[in-house]
Amino acid sequence: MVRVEIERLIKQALEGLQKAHQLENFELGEIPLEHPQNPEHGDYATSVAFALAKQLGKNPSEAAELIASRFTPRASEILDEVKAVGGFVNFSISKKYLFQELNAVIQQKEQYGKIDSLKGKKIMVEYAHPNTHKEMHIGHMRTLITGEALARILGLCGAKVFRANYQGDIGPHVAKAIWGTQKILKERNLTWAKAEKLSLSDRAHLLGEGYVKGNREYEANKEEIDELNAKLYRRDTKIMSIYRQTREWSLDYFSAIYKQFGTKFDKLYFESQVASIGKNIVLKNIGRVFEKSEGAFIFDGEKYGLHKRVFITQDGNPTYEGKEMGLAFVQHKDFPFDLNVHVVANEQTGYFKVVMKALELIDKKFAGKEYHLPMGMVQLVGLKMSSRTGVVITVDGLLVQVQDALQKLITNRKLSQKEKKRIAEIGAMAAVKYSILKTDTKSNVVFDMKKSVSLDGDSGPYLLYTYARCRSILRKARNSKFEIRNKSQILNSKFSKEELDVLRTIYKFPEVVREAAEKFSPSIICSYIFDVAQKYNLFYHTSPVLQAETKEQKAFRLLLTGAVAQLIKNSLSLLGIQTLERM
RNA sequence: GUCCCCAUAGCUCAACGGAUAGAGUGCAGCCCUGCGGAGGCUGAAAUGGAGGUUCGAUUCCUCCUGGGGACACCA
Repeated sequence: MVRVEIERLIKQALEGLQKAHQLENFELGEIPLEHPQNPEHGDYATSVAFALAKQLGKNPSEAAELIASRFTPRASEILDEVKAVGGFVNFSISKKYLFQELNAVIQQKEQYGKIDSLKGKKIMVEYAHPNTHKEMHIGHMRTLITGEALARILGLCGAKVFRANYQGDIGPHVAKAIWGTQKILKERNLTWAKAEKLSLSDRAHLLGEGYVKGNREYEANKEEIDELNAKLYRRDTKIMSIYRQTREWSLDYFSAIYKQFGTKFDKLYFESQVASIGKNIVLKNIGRVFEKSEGAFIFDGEKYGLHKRVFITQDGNPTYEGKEMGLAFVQHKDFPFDLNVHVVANEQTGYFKVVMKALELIDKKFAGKEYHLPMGMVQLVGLKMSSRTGVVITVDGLLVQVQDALQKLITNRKLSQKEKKRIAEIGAMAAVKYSILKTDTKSNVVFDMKKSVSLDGDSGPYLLYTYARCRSILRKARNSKFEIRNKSQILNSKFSKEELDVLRTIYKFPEVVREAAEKFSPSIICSYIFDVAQKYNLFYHTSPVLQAETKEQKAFRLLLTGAVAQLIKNSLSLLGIQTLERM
């Protein structure tokens, strides 16, 4: 990785400086190393001189000069030039090295597993968590998309990843849904058996409607619904067959969606499976971690600057908090993780703080190993998406709309219906996933229906288009040989600004992936790959590839095209987005 | 009321404490009879307010203002 090499060289130079000047109080902290905004300032720049100026007894400019003078660019094949400018030390990477990195990208030689903080680490990524008997809404979709991207990025960087999904299949929402659905069936002169014959998505949406009804009419029918809930918890045989049946409707429906989104979970966890385990753990730790209060069992987080939460209700049922205690142990037994990343909405931040504190007090092995990655909300015209309010855009409903919009754009293409369908499906997924992932995880995403359908600018389809354009050129060039016969001739030729801009972007890929992994931030990959595509398109418009002036030039431009195509494919694949050869 | 998060062009987003705060979209003007026009170029346009720390603050600290969220038997 270029960054690592440069860091090493700077460290060497500074140590040399320290010896030469016999500096006593010479402290080397983290070396700041950035990509200058202005490309004229080189590929990397460091501002160490500002920090070291005092210790060197010089002003920053002089200090930078001194540091720069310690470099002998020729000693390494990486650097072309090291220059001190206004206190900064700027580094330009040699064309030869850029070229080498380009080949590494094409051949996928880079070892991402070098990241010490991740190599061999067991990381559980827990995401999606829709609740059965309810709709899967856009908020769930965001965690599904983000969690999957994260799992892929961490996996590439050497972590051992376990994909987990924790789903609420027991609790008041289930009682409400079953109660409400029963009412709806009666209204429509249907039975459970007849409903079974509906399509998968109709069954799932029927339940979703039932939940909304049950929730809306809860206050008026409190006793009835609460009784149903109690029956569910004690696994009353009268209700169990309907419970199992409806639970399966949801789960089948969810797994179809997971498949559509390209996610395969290593294990599905259910609240019903951890409820009694969690309850027992809480009961075992009364006095030590939990206490009784007003008939319920609570954890008093106020002792730790948090707040109090109920873990077991007065009725004796474990709450979400109580169940989480069971979940943690079950998960750890399945996969003794070094880190468990819960990809969950940021409104749960307070909840997780309390739960993690309680867990840590129960068993030290969880200390520092449970992590909540807070997700911003997905908003639609300023409304919080909630299945409680009934204002729901379902995941499959959204996808259909985006697919239709894409379908319209390609009606005039000379492609088979089958291919058009495939383009609409992959394109819609790219549009949705990219628009979700490009925003930083903790920020809210405004999912504007019209804009999500728009295909201009910083979008998934733009990237797919750029990829297809590259592939088209490469297909046409296949007959003409373009392997580099005379490498030195290419290196000695003068690159255009546009060519160089592409070349000077490609080498960053490994460090971008590393940063995305370390920060749990797929959006870093989004902005990088958009930058690559933009630079390539600029190059494309100024530099003919197939009609290049010389053989060497054509070979080089084809190489750039191939590298960009590979890079887009690899990046999108990390985001869980498939590419298209033509669209 | 207590605690947490957020505040950057009209809008949606970038910017490890560093150089002239970048993109997309929208707007104004233009280019492309080219390997794929789902493209490209030019322009106008922004750090909510007041202090502080620092050689240097969009970034860190304090206060204010304005949004969002959490705070006992939901998940």
